[in-house]
Amino acid sequence: MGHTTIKDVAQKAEVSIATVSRVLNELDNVSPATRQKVLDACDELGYSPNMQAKRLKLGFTNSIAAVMPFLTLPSIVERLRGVQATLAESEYDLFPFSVENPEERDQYLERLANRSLADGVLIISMPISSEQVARFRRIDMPVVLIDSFQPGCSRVFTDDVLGGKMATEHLLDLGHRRIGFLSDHLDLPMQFSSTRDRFQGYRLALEENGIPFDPAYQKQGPHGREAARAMALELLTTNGRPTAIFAASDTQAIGVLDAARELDLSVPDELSVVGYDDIRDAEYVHLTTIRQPLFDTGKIGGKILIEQIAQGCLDEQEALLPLSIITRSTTAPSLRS
Amino acid sequence: MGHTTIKDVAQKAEVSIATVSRVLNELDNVSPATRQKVLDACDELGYSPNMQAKRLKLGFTNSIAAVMPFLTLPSIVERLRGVQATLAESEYDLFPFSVENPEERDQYLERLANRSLADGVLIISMPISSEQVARFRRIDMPVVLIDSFQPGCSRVFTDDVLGGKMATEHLLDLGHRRIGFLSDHLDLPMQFSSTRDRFQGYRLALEENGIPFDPAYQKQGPHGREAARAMALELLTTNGRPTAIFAASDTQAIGVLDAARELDLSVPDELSVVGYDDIRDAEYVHLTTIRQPLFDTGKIGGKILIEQIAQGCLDEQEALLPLSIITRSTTAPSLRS
DNA sequence: TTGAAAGCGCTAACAC
DNA sequence: GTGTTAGCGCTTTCAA
Repeated sequence: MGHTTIKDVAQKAEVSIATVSRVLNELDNVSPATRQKVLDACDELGYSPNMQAKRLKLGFTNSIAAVMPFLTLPSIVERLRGVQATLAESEYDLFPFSVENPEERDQYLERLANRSLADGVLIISMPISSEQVARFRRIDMPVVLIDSFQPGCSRVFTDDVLGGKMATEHLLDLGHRRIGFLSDHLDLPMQFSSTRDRFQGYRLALEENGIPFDPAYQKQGPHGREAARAMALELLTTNGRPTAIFAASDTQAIGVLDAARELDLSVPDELSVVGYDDIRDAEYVHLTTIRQPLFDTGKIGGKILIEQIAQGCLDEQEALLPLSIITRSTTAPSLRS
Repeated sequence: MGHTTIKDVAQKAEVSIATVSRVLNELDNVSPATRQKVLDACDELGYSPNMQAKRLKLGFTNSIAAVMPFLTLPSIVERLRGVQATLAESEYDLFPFSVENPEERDQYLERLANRSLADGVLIISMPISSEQVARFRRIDMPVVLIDSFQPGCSRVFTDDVLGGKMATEHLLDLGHRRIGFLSDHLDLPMQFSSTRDRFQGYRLALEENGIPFDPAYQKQGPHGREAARAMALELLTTNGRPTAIFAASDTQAIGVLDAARELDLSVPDELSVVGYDDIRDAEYVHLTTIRQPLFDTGKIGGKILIEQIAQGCLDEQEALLPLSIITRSTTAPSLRS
């Protein structure tokens, strides 16, 4: 029997398929009576148009793809929400592709370089090679990078080095001198370069204040609250333990708070903690943190992409979004005499 | 300039489009020499086939859609991984749709009831109405439910009432009599009926052991670790506080552990805690919990769906998956004298 | 205001 | 082993 087609509707409504198409696409050169007949027929038959045919004819898909790592990370989810906020106001559908390893990423990116699958693609918090970019350019497919970088691509980003500096300087200003840095792995294949950048900001701030970097105060490990807790436990049970810890993400900072509680270290009196991102839970636990406009990166990234699709012009756009420090109650002046 | 088409490739390779199609679809009635010519031409032109056209012609999409709530929940992610594991071995693409409210859900379900968008659909941990099922049936589109129920649909599920009973009985066996129950809201529109079922299992176990249900020992609230922590704090600071708490999810159980630590209540000596799901973090924090085969539900659900698509037959299948209790170190005998 | 018909890029008979 | 061609369901000129 196959699916109901525009032909069936036309037959039932006793009009031509062209007329049905007009009604469905809300063109106004159709008489009210005819329109009603068509609408009724659609209803009765439970008709819904074949999108493949429509897209084949039209030459575009009205959809955009978003490739990102680990859809479970709160920061990624928040960016995606921003994208959706933009797309909700447009006619575009969003197809998210969550990848868990570099092979998967490369595979998706290769397949997505196909005009019949999406009108444009968003890359979120993921490195992408120049060859991969080239493949998209070759078929005139717009790509915008969110929290990532590759020459020749539009992008929306924040200055992670600056963010790392801001966090560290906040602690320095409070008189802290033994400041720990805790993060996920600094050199993994799917690595967000942002973690490295934040670390660099941390080191820059120390340097500018004449404090030598002490590797004993730095820990890296798997991402996640529990892993961070374990690392913080180590960091805090050594001699000359840090009086403050800057964690490269809020999730990890919350793990640090767990560890402090476990060690009966009062925060912020005996330990100051600053996070990064300002995810929802940060407010909940009163975490001092660097706020980056996660939602807005998605929103603006989506907007730029849609513009580029509409205009068919691929000139590079860059949007640098501002950072701010949110001072809550996990940081206080150092108590050293 | 438009996209490169099969025609361009044919021209370049000096063969007919049929031959190109044969090469691309790996049919073997093509001479090696011709095949190579075609492959070269594809390469040079950077050709990739128009999927819309292919699908229009073929009449199916080779893709399946999965609709689920909040892609951030660890349990949902784990189920989805199972689905992906099945699909990875097939030719099907997976398109996840994460919905955040009932309106979004209804909207997606309505749009997805269209054979040109997917060959089948998976509904994960989400209630679906009989009208919605009817719409899919009407167009012969297979639907399989994972952790959900609606007459006339295939599904893979576990017995949540039993799970709730198992958890509670474990605590009863340890001698606990004041047992708290903590969960997300029991009657929300997007409600997983599973939470209600677990609650029912809890009540059944109490009843069968002659213990009256005391509403003071039950708390419900928003989902999430922090919210659970807050609820547990309330539960544990009243007179005659429970000696054990059964949390309807591991995430919430971990929130209970947070609260216990905060109150300096030793677990399991002064408080026993049991969770539900056995997500990864459960092992990390040594949580006693009801393990449900999250990954397998996805895997099997995907398999059933693919079968139904292949056979074109929609006879209802049901797969009831087993539960087990994983005893770790958050539960111990009650200390009451 | 409506209908006839061309054609989007592809696959699969069917011919040779 | 290879080419010709009909047609998937739709939109959109062009004519009426």
